[in-house]
Amino acid sequence: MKTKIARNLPTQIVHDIGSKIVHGEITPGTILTSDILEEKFKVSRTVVREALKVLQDKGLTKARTKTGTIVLERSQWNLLDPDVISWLQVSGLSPELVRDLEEVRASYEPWVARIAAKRRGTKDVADLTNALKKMADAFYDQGPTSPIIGEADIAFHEALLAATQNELMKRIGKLFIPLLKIRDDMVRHVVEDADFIVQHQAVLDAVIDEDPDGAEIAMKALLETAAQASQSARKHKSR
Amino acid sequence: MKTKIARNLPTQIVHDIGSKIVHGEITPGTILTSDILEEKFKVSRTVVREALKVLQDKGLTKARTKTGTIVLERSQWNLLDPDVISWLQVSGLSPELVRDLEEVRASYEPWVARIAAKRRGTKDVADLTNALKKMADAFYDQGPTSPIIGEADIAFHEALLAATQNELMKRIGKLFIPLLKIRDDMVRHVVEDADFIVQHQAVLDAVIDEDPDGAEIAMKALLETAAQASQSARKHKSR
DNA sequence: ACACCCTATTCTTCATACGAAAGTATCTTT
DNA sequence: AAAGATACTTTCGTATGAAGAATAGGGTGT
Repeated sequence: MKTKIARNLPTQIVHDIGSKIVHGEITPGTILTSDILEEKFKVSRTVVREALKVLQDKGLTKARTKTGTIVLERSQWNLLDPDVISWLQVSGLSPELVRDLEEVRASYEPWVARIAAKRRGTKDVADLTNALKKMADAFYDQGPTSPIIGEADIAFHEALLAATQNELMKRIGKLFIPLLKIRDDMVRHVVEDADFIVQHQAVLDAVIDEDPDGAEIAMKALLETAAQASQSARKHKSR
Repeated sequence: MKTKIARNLPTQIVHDIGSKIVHGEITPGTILTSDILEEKFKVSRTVVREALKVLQDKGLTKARTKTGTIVLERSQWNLLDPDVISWLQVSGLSPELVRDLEEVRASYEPWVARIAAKRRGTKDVADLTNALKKMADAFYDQGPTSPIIGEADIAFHEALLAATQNELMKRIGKLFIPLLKIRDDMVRHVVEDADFIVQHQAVLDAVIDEDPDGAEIAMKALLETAAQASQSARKHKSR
């Protein structure tokens, strides 16, 4: 697979600078002048300007005359922006943001499961089943530390979102993916039994049965287990 | 109040074109060439390009050589973008989007109330109280059709969001504002008693008491009443 | 010490030019 | 005449030089 030749310099630069800001490589307060960026990326003002314009729209930077464009505080960032979200990694997730995400997710995900159960099509069931199978196979073949489990977990949740047939719900649901990644990272070394798999199965069963109440309850249980695991992982780590 | 002299042509143009697209004045499939826009807005190519770049980032348009930049389908729009959301008005809300919004909101808002009750500060209580007072005054002085009620309703919900101290929750919550506007518009002619006020008061009381369960329940009740009212308003209208 | 003005710097906008990509029309071949 | 190759044309993409606007920071005068 070719890396898709970038026919769009500004987009490239947006990603380069944007991800560095979100990852913390470029800290808030840093000044980025057009001249320096032109030099650094070997492109024209036009390109740099367009890139900066987009970054401003995402709330990452702000241009001011005589000073340059300054990298803004995290609180100014547009957390709902798909790019910003995709750039968020373990390193980019502050404790506050993790708390915020978990807080929203605790109520959101069960509701997703409910709607999914109410409206899922046959393709959705197939996608969910595949994701879970992948997860289970990895777990039993390679053990609980397999990175495949995390991938499959994300695939499962995305399939669940798709099953809701609700465009808005899908987009909001995608906001939690970085959280899934970090959680997976922390939890992996704590989970020792197959609860994880069993509870996903329970959600899937309820969705297959078109049982909204069941799906909601199963998802709540799943989240609770995950929360406990990540909590104990945190203790483990901070000790 | 000065209208804040627009020192940013691209931003102006983004708003002009963007809102027209979202409102349906410019329909998907329409071709916008740079030349025509330069002509129309009397600005240089640079400015037009920067504006188009931002619009593309919001998923509203897509540039293609030899054709021009084409306005995309509604399904491509980034519904989480603050600008796109703010441009959504009654006219811009398709039935599907209303359904999607209502579906998410039904689970979201009670949770917001819960977190708000758990974490509200004194300023939040003051803001909420003010909003409710404004709402009640308008209701009793000017009757249930006063437009002030809608404004105060939005202020109330924003204050509730602020009380959660959760940046992400605030941003997601703002997505529902267009929904509040349209609902207010429909409901206003149906509500005849003070349920609306009383139920808001119930939410406020629970928040003041720092009673998460109570706040969640009160909000659920409020949403239910509103849903019924808007349903009967819809019947009323379609008849 | 304070207020005021000046200047240098950086963003903002304009005008122009050339290159790249992709439809469209024309031409060649069979 | 039909199919395919070629040349043309249009529009986006990028580069560059120049002028305008805003302002931080220094210089000047009282």
